[in-house]
Amino acid sequence: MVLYLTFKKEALIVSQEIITDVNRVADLMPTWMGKDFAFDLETTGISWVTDSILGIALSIEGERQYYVVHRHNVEQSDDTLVDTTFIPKLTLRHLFLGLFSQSDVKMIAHNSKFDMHFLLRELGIHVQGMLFDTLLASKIIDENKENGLKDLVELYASKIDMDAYAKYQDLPTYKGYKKTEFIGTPLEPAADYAMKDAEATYKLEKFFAKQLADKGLQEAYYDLWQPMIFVLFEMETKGIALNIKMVHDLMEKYQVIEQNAALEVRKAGMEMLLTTYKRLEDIPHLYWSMYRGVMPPFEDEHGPYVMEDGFRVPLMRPTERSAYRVLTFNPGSSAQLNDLVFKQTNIKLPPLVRLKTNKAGQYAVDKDNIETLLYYAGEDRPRILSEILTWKKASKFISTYLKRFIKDADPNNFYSIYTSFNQDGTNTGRLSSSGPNLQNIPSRGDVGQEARQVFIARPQHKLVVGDYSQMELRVMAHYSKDEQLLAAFAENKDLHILTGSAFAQMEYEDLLALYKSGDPRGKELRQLGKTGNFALMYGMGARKFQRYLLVNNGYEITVEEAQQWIDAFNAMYAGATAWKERVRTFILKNGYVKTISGRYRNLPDAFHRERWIRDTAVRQGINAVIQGSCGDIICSAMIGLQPALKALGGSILLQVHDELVTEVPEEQAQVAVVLMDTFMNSYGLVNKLSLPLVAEASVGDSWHDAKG
DNA sequence: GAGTATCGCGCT
DNA sequence: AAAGCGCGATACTC
Repeated sequence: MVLYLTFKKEALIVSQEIITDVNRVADLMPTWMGKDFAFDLETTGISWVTDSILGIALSIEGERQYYVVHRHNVEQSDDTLVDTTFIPKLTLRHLFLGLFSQSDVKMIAHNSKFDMHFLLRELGIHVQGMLFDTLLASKIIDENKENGLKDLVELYASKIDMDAYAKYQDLPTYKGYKKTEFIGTPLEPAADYAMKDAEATYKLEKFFAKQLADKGLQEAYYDLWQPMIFVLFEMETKGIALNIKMVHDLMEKYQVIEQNAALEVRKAGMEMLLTTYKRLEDIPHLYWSMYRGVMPPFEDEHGPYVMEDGFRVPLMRPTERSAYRVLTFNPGSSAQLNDLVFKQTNIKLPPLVRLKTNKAGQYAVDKDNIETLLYYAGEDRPRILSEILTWKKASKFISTYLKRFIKDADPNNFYSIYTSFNQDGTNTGRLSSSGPNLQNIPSRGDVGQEARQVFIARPQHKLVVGDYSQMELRVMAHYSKDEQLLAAFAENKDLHILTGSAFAQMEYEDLLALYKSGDPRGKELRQLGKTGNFALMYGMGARKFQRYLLVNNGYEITVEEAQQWIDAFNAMYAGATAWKERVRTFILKNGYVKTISGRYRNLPDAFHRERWIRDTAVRQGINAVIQGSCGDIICSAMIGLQPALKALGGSILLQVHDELVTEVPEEQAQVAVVLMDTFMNSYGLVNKLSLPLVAEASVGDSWHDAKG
């Protein structure tokens, strides 16, 4: 089946061809070589780990488009569909290996890393050479714009000489297929869509390349973001190994904890309902769920019921004919928990302490509020509050982490899990991680220790973990030239003690001595300083700071006192305070800031008529300079580090904003430590700073060990 | 049943 | 009225 479509669009000839025949590809291939092209893979879904290729769309110089079909549904005469393979994978590999190995042509794609995964995993083709990614370019040109391909075509239609075309969701689908399944769309519209994507991608590159030059973003794009694609691609492909036995053990342990806590909470919840409401009919609909037990249920003089964990749980029927419903208290429901926590317990809080409220105006039933209640409950603190906290912690650990690990671990690669590191996930230029997110693995407390012990080096390997210390404060010192900060870093002072001394109106040396003497007050003040550094760097307000100290440090002060502490902080770091003022003025005048790589953070809200929206924009801008520059710096280090580690037989596995987790053959561990030191502390963008950064690397068999 | 909004919580 | 994320569960809508 060969289909030619050629039509005129203004003066431009657009040609499309669906190719299902091996020989046709072989004939055309020589005409494709040596020319810039855009490519776009169509796949069964959006997971590069589990989904597979359906076809390859190409745009040769934006003029001729092809859709090379690997697999698609074919309609039979009896209207049934047959999933048909046209050009087999092995053939595709032979046909396309040369094309993707060219070093002298531009290969353009939208979110190229995604396509590269399929090309490698399914066709064994390692994309090398001059890659241009229109998603990244769009993001770097304007981080506030939508950067989906269709959004961009709509946005820039006139610039790239293309009309908007049907969105994916608007394509026709065969019966029984979801809108998200490419194979569920008839071949012609599907291929047309794919080829337009490729064509648009090709044309966008021309426009974006010029934009990058015009806006002075070439360095940021070509030297930082584009090379990062290859670094991240290798990290993602490698994955990180799990101690799967330990995951299962933890699962068992925490399931017991969760179940025990759930039972207590459910009991307390039921009791609350039955005492609050005299009649079952008055208990809100929220608490009645479908009864799925044996029929008919028990019945006594109070009505139908069921026994659960040795307790009588009532059933009811809204009408005589409707199904039984069973009274349920679900600790995972914030609405239900709210009733239990705030109607049942009667804890008096000091007037200066305010609980957090949610959007609906209700008191939130989150960890912070419950801890605050517990703190003020005095002697007879309701045991149920701590049970709720126990349940929350255990269920979070199980559902978000343990379950996911068991589901995703790859038995063919030492039970590794694969994540995606996204370069377009943030507006500041940090990376984000998804599917699963490996940047929010617990790190504190028992759960943190257990969670990170699960991440291990493969056999005969070691994990080498490098960590910048005080990265954001150091970058702040660079930008602000704050004397206190610069001196403190130069003299290797303890920043938390320094800030703590400002709060306590003490001399640095005195607090240091107190801390070193082991006096609990020294420790407490250092902890306070630590909280302060974290909270105040970007200008947390007095209210929030007060709450924050209460929750984090159990420190009870008035809003006025909180304000005094903030003033003390701002006075101590006067240079930083002045710098923030200068940035504020700049943002309100210009509506943007730049990071150390020259990347922009645009803040249109700086011109908003409402004061607090402008203030938010200013805080975001100050944050973006610091956070974004940190992001740039660690990426720059990774670009140097990655090939160096590779030469040792190692690789970078994870990046967690100021931390790199790497893996090397065990005999190379000490060499890797030196490499990490070299690249994190003195390679690339870090050299632009007026003070050194300090990153230290250490070796271990697990993520936890290597940091301990 | 699928999709969406909200809440809540893990990380730096 | 710190910033920046991703994700899971529930409640609700279509």
